[in-house]
Amino acid sequence: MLENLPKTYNPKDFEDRIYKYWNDNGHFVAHVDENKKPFTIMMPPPNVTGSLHMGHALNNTIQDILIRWKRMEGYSALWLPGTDHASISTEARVVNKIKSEGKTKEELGREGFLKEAWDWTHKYGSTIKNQLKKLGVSCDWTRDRFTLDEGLSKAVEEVFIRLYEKGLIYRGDRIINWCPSCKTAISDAEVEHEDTKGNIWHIKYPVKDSEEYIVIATTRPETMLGDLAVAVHPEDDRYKNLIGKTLILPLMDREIPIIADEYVEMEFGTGAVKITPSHDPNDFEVGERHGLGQCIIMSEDGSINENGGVYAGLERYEARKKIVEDLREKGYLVEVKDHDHAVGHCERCSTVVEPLISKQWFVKMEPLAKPALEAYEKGDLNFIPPRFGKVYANWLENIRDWCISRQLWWGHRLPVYYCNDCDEIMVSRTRPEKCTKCGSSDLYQDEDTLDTWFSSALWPFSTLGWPENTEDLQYFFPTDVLVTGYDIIFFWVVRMVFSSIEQMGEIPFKDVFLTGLVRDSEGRKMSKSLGNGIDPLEVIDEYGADALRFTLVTGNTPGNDMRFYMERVEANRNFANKLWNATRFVLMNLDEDVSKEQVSFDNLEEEDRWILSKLNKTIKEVTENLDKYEIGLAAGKVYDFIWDEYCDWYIEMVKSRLYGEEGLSKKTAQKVLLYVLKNVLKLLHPFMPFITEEIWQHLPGNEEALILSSWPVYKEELNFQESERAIEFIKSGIKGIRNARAEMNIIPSKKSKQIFVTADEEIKEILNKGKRYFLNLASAEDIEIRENKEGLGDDNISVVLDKCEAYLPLKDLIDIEKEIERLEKEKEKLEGEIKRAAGKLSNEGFVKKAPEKLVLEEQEKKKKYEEMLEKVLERLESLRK
RNA sequence: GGGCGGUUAACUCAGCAGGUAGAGUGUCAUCGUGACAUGGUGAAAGUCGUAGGUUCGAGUCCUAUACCGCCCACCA
Repeated sequence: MLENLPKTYNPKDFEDRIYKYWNDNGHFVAHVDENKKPFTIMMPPPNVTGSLHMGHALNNTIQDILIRWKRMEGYSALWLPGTDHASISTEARVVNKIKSEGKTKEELGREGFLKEAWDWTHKYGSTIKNQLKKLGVSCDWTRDRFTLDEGLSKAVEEVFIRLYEKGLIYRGDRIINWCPSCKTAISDAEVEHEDTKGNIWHIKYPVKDSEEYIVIATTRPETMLGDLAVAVHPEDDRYKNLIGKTLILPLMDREIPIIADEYVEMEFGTGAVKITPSHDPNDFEVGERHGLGQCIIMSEDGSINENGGVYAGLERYEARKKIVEDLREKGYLVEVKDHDHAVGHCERCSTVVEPLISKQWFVKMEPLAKPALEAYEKGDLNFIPPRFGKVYANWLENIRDWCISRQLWWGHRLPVYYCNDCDEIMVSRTRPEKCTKCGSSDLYQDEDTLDTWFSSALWPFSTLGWPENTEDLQYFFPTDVLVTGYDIIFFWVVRMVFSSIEQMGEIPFKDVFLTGLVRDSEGRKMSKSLGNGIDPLEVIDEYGADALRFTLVTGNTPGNDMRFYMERVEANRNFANKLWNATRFVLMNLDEDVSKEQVSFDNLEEEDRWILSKLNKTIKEVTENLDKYEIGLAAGKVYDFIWDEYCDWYIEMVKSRLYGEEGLSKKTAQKVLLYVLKNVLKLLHPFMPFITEEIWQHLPGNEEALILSSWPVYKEELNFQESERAIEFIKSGIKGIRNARAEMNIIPSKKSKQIFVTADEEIKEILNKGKRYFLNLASAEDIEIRENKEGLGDDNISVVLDKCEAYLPLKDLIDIEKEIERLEKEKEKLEGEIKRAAGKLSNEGFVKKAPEKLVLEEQEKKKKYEEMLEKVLERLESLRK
């Protein structure tokens, strides 16, 4: 057995092998099982052509922890993986690829381009999945889904049609955000506003047939080419007399009216606003109110179109420059001021977006948002941490219609057909033979595809087979928890909730666990452009997946960003090594027969009861923490138990029995050692699945895989309060002695006789039982217990404990001066404690109002410290004589 | 213009039912002992951003305030 475990933990030796073992044996596969309760998590699908970054590593680790834990708790646990076609970003990559080959999208045509895109998808589509496997994700690969799969595409089509038929999807001319680089419309959520230092230009618009003029202010002077009016506030005395008159639009020589509209803020700028209905959402509304019509002056690449007069063909910023120059030259430019404002950028490519009017498809949001909001307000939808609920609600309260059509080819094509003869619109599951209105067979399908998020919004049920009423859907839906980053609440979480309510009649998950961002060690966002990203795979390669996983979930709270430090990964790798070697120790000292027998809890010694009791408590607390999604706390408790209690104390305490003579005590020690180790492996397994499984397989008596074993439960019969008290007393005694010796610079190999002086019967018994602990752990060569200290000379170290005093006669090694110094320090410390306790107790309010238990505790402490101080003083006195 | 988070040991962070402040790393001292030097043992190190308040008692609750950061928002 032993020869199978190398001396040093080396994760590379087994991580891949263990993963294959689980996967090949179908341990990740979830089954519809009416005898079990389902527990379901849908993996947020990463981009199909993406690669693993720390954000993925973090949220997939969390999901894996939850799913492994629930699986062990006996649930039929489904973690469904998949990938997203990521329309814009994948299309952009493919465009780049073919560009490097000297081709364009248009040249290839739709079909040719899609073939390229599929090739690309097939080439890179498995990359991220293989990377996830390195992390140890225990998801059910037999249920792997892709948003462009036939089934999911069918779901998309179905939802589109249902919403259309309900009047919740419509087509219309509206102001949308246009990305001139991606050449598509994007939704509001896909626009990032960035504060930018810019200018505001004040421009004169002369009144027709008059010397008068109006000065307007604008931050986008090029849009003046499309101006169709100038608006002032109806109550504005400065301009009242001009309302209804006509202006001559500079440079264009177009006549435009002066209109009155309450939208105008009198105080801002000059109080007069140019109205460009085709290129500004507010102006659009004003235009509608006043019947101004439209004048589009920009083409899809962001250049000025044929409506822009002499500026036609100029790129938008070129045009701006030229227009400002011309205005200045012709005396229309009044002044240019600095002006900071938020400029919208395309979330994908960072190009400044242009608001412009366009015929697009929209989802009417109000009716869908309402129940989604109610679900939260009723408390059915729970956010971790809760503060994000407000973010969610706030977005829904101010929601606007969702532009879902994209001028892209990679994605779900709209199931919409038009008649070339009568312009009839037909929304249909299959291509209609004839126009339903005029009977013409000259039909064509809409060229556009849907927003990527339209399909991911259906993820919680489309992946389970919806619209078919599958067994999986019935059993696993709704899911239990969604784990994702707080940055996609709007894009995804909100949309899943309302889609699910609309199609399934219930919310898709009860809990939303939001992770923060993983930043670099200087707190910067990891990004490709900065080149500061840390590749999870490199970390795994160097330290192992378990160390990485542990690092990501400890010392970190939900929703808070974290900094990534390699030193922490190393520390966690060391922890794994610690466990590895503790296991080696156990195996080295295990008799063949012991492992075969059932653990019996008879014949336990004090430290056995103590460690079992501690384990029991840890099981309880860790489970409670996990129940509350306190993953970091749970992991921390397992860590502390393994290192501090099991390794540092229990193993050390038990050594004398293991090395001692054959017998019941030795056997029991082995049994408890093994029992605790097995339980600890279970507790740690969700967090560090590889090392725990690997060790588990080396332990005797384990028939099934750890991944399938049962989660430990708290057992009242293993709660040993008395033993805990006794061992804790002994621990504090050992610590006291070690401490005193270290302060006196006595090297551990120098052993001393230890004499305990106590009159307390209980302590005497504990000490008597605990002799061997002192012998082994406190450099003692012999122990004597006395009722008084008569005859004990001054050449001793005195360690004052609760109700007991330890003397270490070390003859030549004791420096009296130093011992006095040490005791003086001890004295000060005790005096401080007494003062604090006395202060509390002399506070009338405390004695009267604090819980009785606390008051009693405080009194006991005071008494204890006073007794200890008394002994220290006695000792000092005798040394000074 | 709204909303939110952070501010705790040299560094990074825990501390979620208010009751004498914790971890990892780093630092100092010490130890090649038969699980582990990816280790053991011991130590030093914090007026818990600031100012008020509630309370017998506040890192923890309330109110202000400062700095750092994030999100939302159609003032041209």
